[in-house]
Amino acid sequence: MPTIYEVARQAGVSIATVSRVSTNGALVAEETRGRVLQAIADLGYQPSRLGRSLAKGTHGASGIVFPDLTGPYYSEVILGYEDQAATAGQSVLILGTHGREHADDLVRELAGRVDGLVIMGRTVSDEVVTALADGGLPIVLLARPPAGGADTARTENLLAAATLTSHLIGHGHRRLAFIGDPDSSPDAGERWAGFRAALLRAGMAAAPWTLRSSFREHEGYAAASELLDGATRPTALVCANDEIALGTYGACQERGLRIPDDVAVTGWDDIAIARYISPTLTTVRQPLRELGALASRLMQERVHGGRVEPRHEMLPTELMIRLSCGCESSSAEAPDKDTKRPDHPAPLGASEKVAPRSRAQGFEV
Amino acid sequence: MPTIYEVARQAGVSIATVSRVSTNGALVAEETRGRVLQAIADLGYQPSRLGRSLAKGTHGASGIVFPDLTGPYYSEVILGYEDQAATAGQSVLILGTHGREHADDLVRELAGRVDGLVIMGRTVSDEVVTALADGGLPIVLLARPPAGGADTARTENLLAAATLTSHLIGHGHRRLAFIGDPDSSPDAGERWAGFRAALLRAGMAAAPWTLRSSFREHEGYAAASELLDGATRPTALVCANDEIALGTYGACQERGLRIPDDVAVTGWDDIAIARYISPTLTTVRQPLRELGALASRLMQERVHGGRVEPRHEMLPTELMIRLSCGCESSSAEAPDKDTKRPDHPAPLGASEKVAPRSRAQGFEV
DNA sequence: CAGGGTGCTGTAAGCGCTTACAGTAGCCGC
DNA sequence: GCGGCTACTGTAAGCGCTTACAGCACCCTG
Repeated sequence: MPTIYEVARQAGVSIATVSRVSTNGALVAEETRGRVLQAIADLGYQPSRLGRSLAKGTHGASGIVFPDLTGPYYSEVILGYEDQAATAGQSVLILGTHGREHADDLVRELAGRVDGLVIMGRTVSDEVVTALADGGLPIVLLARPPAGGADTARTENLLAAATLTSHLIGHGHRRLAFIGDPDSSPDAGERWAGFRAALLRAGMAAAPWTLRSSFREHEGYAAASELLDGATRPTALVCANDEIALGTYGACQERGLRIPDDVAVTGWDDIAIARYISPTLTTVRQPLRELGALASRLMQERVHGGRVEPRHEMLPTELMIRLSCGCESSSAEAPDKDTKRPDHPAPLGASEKVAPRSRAQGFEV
Repeated sequence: MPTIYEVARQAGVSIATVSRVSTNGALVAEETRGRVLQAIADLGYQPSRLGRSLAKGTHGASGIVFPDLTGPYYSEVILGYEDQAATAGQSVLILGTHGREHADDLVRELAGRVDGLVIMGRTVSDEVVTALADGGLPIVLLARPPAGGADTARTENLLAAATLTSHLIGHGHRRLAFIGDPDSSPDAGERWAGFRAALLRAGMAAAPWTLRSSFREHEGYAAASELLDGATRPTALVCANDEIALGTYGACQERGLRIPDDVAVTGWDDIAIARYISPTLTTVRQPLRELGALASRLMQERVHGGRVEPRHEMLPTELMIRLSCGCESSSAEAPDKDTKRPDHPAPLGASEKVAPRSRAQGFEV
């Protein structure tokens, strides 16, 4: 790799002039510029990021931290983020914590390589987040409550959950169960809160039929099994995400229970499988790529726009009404025509946008 | 962010000593070391990667280039890569080319930030690959034929495709069609070659019933539609990947054709949906995480091991025999118990490992 | 007691760039 | 003919670190 010195020698100028040319910056005589450009081309010179970054004190890169890349959730968000960042000329570093114990150290190390950090969920301790933010590093938190003056970006949960639950009540269900762990994440907590709010509004109690479950399929299966074998079987299962819902499908199948006739099921996330499984799964779609892109824009605002005061953004979600809730939509699921985003096809069947921050329906939480 | 100078002042030593302590390197008196450590802790000093990298001439990071993160394929490989790299203390930069025209420039830019590059598929021109490799940058190619002295890592296609095709012939099929574009990628080309080899071996011709299709569902749908409406309908569709197979499901459903009774279908990749769709999809699983991890190991060998001569690795694939090929396995798909890798459950139903480089079955290509 | 280790620490030269500042030349107006 | 522009280019000081080399005690050996 040739350095700026070789180019300077080759073109018969000083390194300052080469720098000026290669950064398209200050004024350089047309003739000199030509000579330098020629030398750069001849030598195949490419400025070293390291030298440049060191001199300018900026990395031109940001990092994104996620617990695991499993499932469409994280990869979609990362894709949206990467795309937006690349468009803005920024590089992206990724770090999966994978439940490692020294995740905080890895994040701190990563922090030294970037101009800003996006952190998804509860992968990093509040302590580290606050410390980094205090150190002046721009931070965007995804699906996580505000901390240390960082920006946050999330999707609407509460109202969507309430609307979904009301929808089930509208189908005549009176014994509804929630499967998920409200404490595991803010998202799950808000879905649970929305679920409860809808029940309370309809004069019902939720607790007796609610069971904890992680976001994993097999835990959803276990929870559903317990519920379905109980004395008073719930007739509708509101699951904290699609994978849990998938688990309940298995549990229902084992017991010869038909969905949605014997028990209605709903999920959350609208993973690809939701459209293919039988019956198709009523769920809530989150705009994951948009969430990633939003995070990138928030980051840019801080890194290049100089914004300091934190922003907290919320993106709307969308109810995807399919068959598992009891709706009778015989519309066959057509193959996906959207070549650019196979995981985000146009809504099939009925769908309902749920805007954030709207309390129009009067749910109290 | 405090620098090494502040720490040195605080501890009353020179920056060289601080450096020695913070790199755990050379000999430093126990007492001095303690004082420096204390100063580091007091100031919350974290060595600048930039300075360190500039001085050492190494980045401590590698990059991975992919066309798009859509679908489980790329995200799984990236996850495997990231995990392995993080374990080795390396950072990972990602770059999606998204069909951008100036992808080559982005890659060149990325190349300036890393010690090595992993490139998936045909995202980057051979020209750039060769140029970078010639420049001394370690490169690992994934699912792509060798170029410019770079390492390659891929999964077994040919034999698996031949075995799969033979399996269908064993079910009595005589009119088999291949849906996919052999020219779009080496993977697809090899699957096509294996398909043809199996047919030739059984004394059949393939061409009449073969139709081109990208890896997208809607193109698979279109191709299948055309085939199924043709004069001589094929009875078995060998699809280049699962998404194409999903498209054929839609086409069959529209025409009232039952799978596998009227037409058998197979896919490739074993995406999550394959186990949930009805009938469950017979397909071929690629060890995607392992592929990513392998790429990382190859990279390490070059970056730290100093290896120079290229290596070309191939990972075995696994036939996942389910119902869509005509097998009668009534084993219900149990929910996934593997909490760590939901997308890589233990094989369900029959499965057959296909080892690379084995020509034991005598397929000639 | 001189000479030569040994053990530790400091000095300073980079690594490749950006950029403030200082020149230098040519040109204008008076 | 000279001061003062303007337009350009060079000098050099960093950015934060690593590391070869030098220096300095101190101790040991002969």
